Amino acid sequence: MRDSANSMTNEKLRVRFAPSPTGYLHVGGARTALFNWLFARHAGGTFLLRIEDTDVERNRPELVEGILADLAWLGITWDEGPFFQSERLALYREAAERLLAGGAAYPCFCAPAQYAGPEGQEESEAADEKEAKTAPAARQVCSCRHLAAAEREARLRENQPYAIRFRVPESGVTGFSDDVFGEQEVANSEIEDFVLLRSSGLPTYQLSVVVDDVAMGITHVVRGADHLSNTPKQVLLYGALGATLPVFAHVPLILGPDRTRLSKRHGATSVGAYTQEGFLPEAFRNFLVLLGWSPGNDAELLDSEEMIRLFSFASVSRTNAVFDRAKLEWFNVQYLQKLPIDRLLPYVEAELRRAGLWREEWAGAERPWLAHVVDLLRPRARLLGDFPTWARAFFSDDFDYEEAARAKFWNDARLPALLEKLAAALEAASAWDHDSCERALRDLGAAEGVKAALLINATRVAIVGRAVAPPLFETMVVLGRERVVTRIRRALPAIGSR
RNA sequence: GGCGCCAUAGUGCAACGGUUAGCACGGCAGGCUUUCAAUCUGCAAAUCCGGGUUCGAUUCCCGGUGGCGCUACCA
Repeated sequence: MRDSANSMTNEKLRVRFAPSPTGYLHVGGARTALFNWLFARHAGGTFLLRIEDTDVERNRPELVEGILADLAWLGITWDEGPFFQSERLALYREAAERLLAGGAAYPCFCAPAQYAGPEGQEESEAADEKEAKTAPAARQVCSCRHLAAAEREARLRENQPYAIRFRVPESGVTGFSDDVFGEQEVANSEIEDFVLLRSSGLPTYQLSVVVDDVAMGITHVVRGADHLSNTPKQVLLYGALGATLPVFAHVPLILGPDRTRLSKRHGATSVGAYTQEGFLPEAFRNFLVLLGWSPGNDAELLDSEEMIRLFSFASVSRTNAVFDRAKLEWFNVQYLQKLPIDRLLPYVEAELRRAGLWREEWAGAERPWLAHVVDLLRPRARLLGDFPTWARAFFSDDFDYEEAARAKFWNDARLPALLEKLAAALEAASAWDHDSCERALRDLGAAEGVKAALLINATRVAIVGRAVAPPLFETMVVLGRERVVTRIRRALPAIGSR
């Protein structure tokens, strides 16, 4: 039953991605959005966006724009929305009141429990054991559930603040169908009477998510597996609201290298951090889609058309995946090498501008030169950020000599004298192209009785500052005679001082 | 603690009762080269443990162990 509603066009199929603006778009959220999008596009359904901003305390409206931008960066487009739950509060309130009136919910006058927070759970072992002995019942039944009608009315009349809790059946089981995890079932006795509407009048997630999914006609709820355990509560709500149950598809979580939930401790966890670092969106998307899904064979490099064509929840894994930065970089290299130069150039331009290295002539007359240089550099580039950093010497005369490169290639005492002669030879060369540069250098090597590699490697460090760089003679041509000669002479003191 | 979910090399995925358990990243070792973070070749590396079912289990069932999730008037 894990393949329901895929493979055929279904205009009634509706899915949504519903981030909450309490932070930046997380890589886990990005993958959930991606799966939603692929599923919708595959089936010809509708994909909509909903901002779940009902937590006034933690909500940060200014983050919404960034989330939308990150989704767009990934190539994820939505058909409807974004809708904001903060603009739909009346709806949730009505639903809660309706459930209250019908007896499916009841007012709870208890004070809100104080949430300990994640750190509060990491208590000492002694405290842990102590708690184990006096472990509370699986289900804490609030006494408000059994309040006599008269007392309830009295408290209401006194305007005592209250939250609205759902009255969970005391017996029976609640089940639902999940396209990834299969049929799920849990005893109602395991579900506590959860809050629908806070005493502040704002809805909890459990309420707003169901009310909106019903109102928006969501047919497939695709979200992280961290919601799996809470789904029975929502199933109960669908029933109480008289709504048709959607199909669920919970996708496994993305973990850090230590197999704990991905968090700030693991370094970059937001999509924005990867755009900043210079990853290509198609590479990031390709990496992401393979975390928990596979096309069914060993293919790994997939463009979005292939992903859409092949995607299905039947082939989504139930196992949490570890985010592997090294493999992400490998994907980036793959895409970086294949990207048409016309598409690569704007990215490089943005990087250079950001680094303050951009020169306007590269937008005009020297555009071909820039294209040539970028093509020369790209076989060794891993990230877009490599252009202004690792390849800085190609765009600026202001660069330094990498220490490892100096140690490796500037350790021959004859070098200063040799390079001085090389500079002179290059200055006197009849032409300035690959072959004449090579001839000047090799002839010098032969005349002086040293291997060409000694001169080549030392010169490379002198003119670009790095041990790893494009082939020397092409580099010389691109930089130009004057610059090359100047840089060689400028490096002489530094070489001699080693 | 309770409940739920999951379990193939270090990592991501294949193998959906029968393969010498496959691919990729990473690692290691070589080749090539003018440097290598390019490229080519090779190598090491896995079915969590224990019971079943079966002619045959990575695959199905049960138990254990481990990991993760939920257990908020967060989402």
